[in-house]
Parts: sequence; structure tokens; C-alpha cells
Amino acid sequence: MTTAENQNWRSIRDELNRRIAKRIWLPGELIPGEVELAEEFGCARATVNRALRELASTGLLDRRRRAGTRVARHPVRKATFSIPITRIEVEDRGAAWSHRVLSNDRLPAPAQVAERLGIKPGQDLLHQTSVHFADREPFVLEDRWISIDTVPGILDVDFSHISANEWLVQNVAFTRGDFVLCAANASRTEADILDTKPGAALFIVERTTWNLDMPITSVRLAYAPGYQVRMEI
Amino acid sequence: MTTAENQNWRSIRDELNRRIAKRIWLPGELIPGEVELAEEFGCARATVNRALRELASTGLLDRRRRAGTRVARHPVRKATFSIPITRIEVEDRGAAWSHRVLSNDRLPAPAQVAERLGIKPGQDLLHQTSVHFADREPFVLEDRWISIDTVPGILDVDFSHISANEWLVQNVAFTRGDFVLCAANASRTEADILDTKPGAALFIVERTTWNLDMPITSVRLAYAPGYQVRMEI
DNA sequence: AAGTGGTCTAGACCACACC
DNA sequence: GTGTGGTCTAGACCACTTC
Repeated sequence: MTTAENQNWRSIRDELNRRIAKRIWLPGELIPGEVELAEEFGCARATVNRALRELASTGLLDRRRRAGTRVARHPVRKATFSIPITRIEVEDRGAAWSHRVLSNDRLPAPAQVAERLGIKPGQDLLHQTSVHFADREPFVLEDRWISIDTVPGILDVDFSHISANEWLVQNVAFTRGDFVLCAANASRTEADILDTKPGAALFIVERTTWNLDMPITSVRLAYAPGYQVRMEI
Repeated sequence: MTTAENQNWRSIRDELNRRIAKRIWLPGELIPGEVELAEEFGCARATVNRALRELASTGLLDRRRRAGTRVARHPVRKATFSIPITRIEVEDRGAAWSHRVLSNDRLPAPAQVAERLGIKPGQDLLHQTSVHFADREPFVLEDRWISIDTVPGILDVDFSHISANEWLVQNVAFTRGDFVLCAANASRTEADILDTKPGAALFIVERTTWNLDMPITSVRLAYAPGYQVRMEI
């Protein structure tokens, strides 16, 4: 019965994955329990558990106490989407990064921004707009609101060499973030800044982050045409 | 030293997360080893290991043998991006789903499609274009190439009630996928189909999937204006 | 060489969900 | 009640990396 000893959890995961891929186990089907699989693979139950947990975390299996483990009927697979520092994102593309601050003002929070951050409208925030460049070509336009309450140090930062993005990432940890991805036509102003035509399709990322329920920043990133996000599963 | 017994790995994870968020441990700093943390929390090393592994998997910690565990300097955090069945995506928005097949032809693979799928140009594929509707409003335009070799059954499917998307998800497991997200201006044809104006900014998803190195399908999804992808960390 | 994380074991008890 | 997964333990050996 034991066909292979010295299995590690990865090889067990791969074998179970194969059985799902090859439809040896059909969607919705109950698969053997941890104890039975441990016997089959000649390993401890904890090792099988590790493999099953990984597959469940990618959406391939549904696990419930008492009910057992089933192959997911609607395999809503999950891909990871990473949030890099813009400077590093540019440099990873083999380009030289630079940036320019367009505006930097203390302003009361507009209603929409206050709602996103979960604060009272009118609270003092730092509003900054800036452009990041890749080899002198506009790369992304950043429109950012920062909570002065949470991040008082932001008022003393010299933004000539470090962007608000990178300063925040390095100086303020965040525990929670909301993200919205969408597409939008460039306004005249955006087109001018990004060196494109009004109406050009821009990839937009809106990101709001908190640190333990303290709002940090809400930012809208408008990427120059041609920008792509790549992911793998 | 032991401040709390009966800790589970989640509470240990949360406590370590708090120390990172509060900058008790600074970015780049070496944190105590597993043995030491296990003593502090009064639990087994494996329990601490579980908590540390979770934090490392979200990008908050960098772990290396011999070198120890450090707080990530550039916390490239990861969000999960799920790949739903379009029908379910529409219904989750409280709308009624329907779809219409615009074309369905056996064609030799164009070079670009062949390259994406990793097959020889000219190989026979099924090319299908279709529109999904949400409450009779165009939702997404789908341009799909399917490998007949890998999925011969696709030729016998009645697409009047099930979309290729859903049929494939339910009938062909996939083990690997590439995704590209970007924005594009609607062509005249796309605008007509999606009931918008030429030039409108469309959110584009290009997705290619394989099952154990057998190519399944490559699809380009052009979402009607207003579409957003939401994620949380 | 030595210290760190990576993994595995054998066993145990618990929580939950279905009976 | 009862069976399943969820978690924990105490110990062990291994793999990798830095010294």
C-alpha cells in the first residue's frame, strides 16, 4: 500500500494536486481523511495535514470538520498580488527612477477621502501629488492623502530624494489595506503630466492603508499607458 | 517572562504582528529565534514556527536558515486575487446573468496565441468570442482560444446555456495560470458590443491556463466601463 | 563547524458539525 | 454521541548558510 517512503509535504501536495488535475478525484468528491492518507503515504498525519492545508489555501479543496475534505466544485483560485515600492518597480524594469513633487499642502479632508480613511471630514491631512519617472518617461501619477495624526513625521520629510510612497513604506508599518483596480480615461491634466493624450486608457490603483485601525494614507495611482500587472498561479 | 499560557498560533502571530506594526522590532532587525520565542510564549517551537511562517508568507518577515528571521525592509505585501466564474461574479453583484456567443470557429493558432499557450503556430484551436451581460447590460467581452487537443470535449458543448468560461472551470482542472491586467481604449467594435463609446477606458484581463503543462485556454476579457476589482489585505 | 530555520514524528486533546 | 479536521507538544534529524 505504501508506494513511497520519505515523502515530504510538497511531494504529497503535488500528488494530491495531480489526482485533482487528472480528475481521479472529481469536483465535489469526498477524498480520504487525513489518517487514511497518512497511512497511504507512510507518514505522520501532520505531514498530510500540511499538504491538505496548502491545497485548501489555494482554493482547490474545501475542508470542514466532521464533513471531511472535498475537491472544490468552483475552484475559485487565488493569485498573489504584490504591492511594491514604485522606485523598485521601476528599477526592476531596468529603468532609472526619479520623481517630482507637484504639490504638497495641508488641507482639510474632503468627504470622499474622509470616508475612505474612516475619519471625520475636515480633519487636517497632507495632500501630495507627484509623478514618478522611468528613464525620464512619466511612469505613474500619484495623488495621495496622508493622516498627519497617525504620521506626524511626514511634515518634516524632504521629498526631494525619497517619495512619500517609499518613506511611508519604510517608516510606517501597515496591517490592513483596501485596493481597487480599474481603468479610466486620462483627463487633460493627467494626460499632460503623463505625456499622453486626453482620453488615453490609464490603469488605476486606489489603495487605502491602516495600521491597527489608525488610518495612514489613501492614494490614487494613475499609470501611464502601457502599464501591465503580471501575476502567476 | 511567560506572560500568557494557552496561546494558539494566531494569537502569537498577532502579537508578533503588533511588535512589527508598533516598530518595537524595526525593519531589517533580527528578531529572536524560534526557540527563544517558544520559551517566551510558553509553547512548542512548532507553534511559533507556524506563526512565523504565516507572517513570512505575507511578506512581513524574511526568514533564512542560519541567518535567522528579520523584519522585512521592503514589506512587499501580498493580496489575494480570485478568479471567479463570470456568471457568479455577475450574480454576486445582484444582477441577472446571461451571455451570447458571437462567434465559434475552428482556426489555426495565430503566432501570438501559439506563443502564449506554448504550442506550434497553426495548430487547430477553437476560437470563441462572446459577451456576458448583467441585467441585459453588457458586462464583459470575452475573446478566447481553446486547445482542442487538451479539451476535445469542448467541440460538443452547447453554449446556449453555459459559457465556455464556466464549462472549462467545471470540466478542466488547471494547475498553472498567467495573468496580465491592464487598461485599453475600446475599439469601435468593442465599443459597439459593450454599448459604450470608442476610446472608452476598458479594464483588460488576459489569462492563460495550463493543466500539468497541457495548454487549456488563453482568454482576453474586456470589461465594460465602471468595472472594478476590489481586494483586501 | 555550528547555528538557524525546515520538516517530520507519534501522540494527544479539542472544536465543530452532523448524526 | 461520534468522526472529522484544527491544533499543540516534545523531540528529533536535516538542510542550508554563514562563520
